[in-house]
Amino acid sequence: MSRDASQIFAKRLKEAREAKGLSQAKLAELAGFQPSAISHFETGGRSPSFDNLKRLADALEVSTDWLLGREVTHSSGPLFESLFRHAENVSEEDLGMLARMAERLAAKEKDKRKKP
Amino acid sequence: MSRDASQIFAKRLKEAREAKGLSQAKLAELAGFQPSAISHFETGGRSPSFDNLKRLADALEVSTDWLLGREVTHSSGPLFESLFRHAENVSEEDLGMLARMAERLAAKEKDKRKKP
DNA sequence: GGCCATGTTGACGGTATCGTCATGGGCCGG
DNA sequence: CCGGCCCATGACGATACCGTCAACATGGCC
Repeated sequence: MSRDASQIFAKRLKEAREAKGLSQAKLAELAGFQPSAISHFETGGRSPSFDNLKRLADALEVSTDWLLGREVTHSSGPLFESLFRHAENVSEEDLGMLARMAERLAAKEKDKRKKP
Repeated sequence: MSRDASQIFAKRLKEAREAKGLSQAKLAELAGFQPSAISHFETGGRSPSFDNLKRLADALEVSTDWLLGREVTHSSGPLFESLFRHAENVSEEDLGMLARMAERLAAKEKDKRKKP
């Protein structure tokens, strides 16, 4: 049926885990799994269901929509997801600081692309 | 364990379905289910897994995060908008830096709220 | 070489969801 | 009253995931 759907999930799971610098064992411990379970997920052998999907998303701090390969409003990726999630919990002052920093970094990147 | 987790899902599913003016039968047809399956979901008898969760979210045009009861109140505001508009144009490296910084700031904020 | 962390794979019984179908109750319009 | 929706509920075998454990391949690193 939708065997490729779980393939997308497998890819994203691995991507999100590595973005946080976690081993499968660490993630397993964090989310309450057996290490092998994570491997099964990432190799497409199993598809998580309900509770486990939520536990994984919670532990990795990504959206379930992104894990499932659904289109998300903004740009996506584990880093973006992480930024998105945490930025909701900072003070107004710090949020402004983050925004200005992002602006500077974006300008720097634009410059670099112009003359490499 | 997570009997209440599926209760939240049941609530949200019904809410989303009624918001679109669909009967259980219509939604079933739309998403490729048996009508009884929808009823089982909404009464908490069953929890959907992977494929079915995605099919439901697609048919109802809602996020899986919301269906699962994950608090993803899409924050907004000019600073937030600015942050994400620029964050789309920074390098992967800088994005990671921003994400980690947001994480630190969020943690700091959480700490401050605990003992003012 | 040996050691340890990491990841893959395959098995096992237990359990939940799967699709399908049948039944029964409530409610409304004809 | 009765046919038509709507929904809830319960069964059935089939399938899939669950947790657990064991075995094995890697790839550093001493």
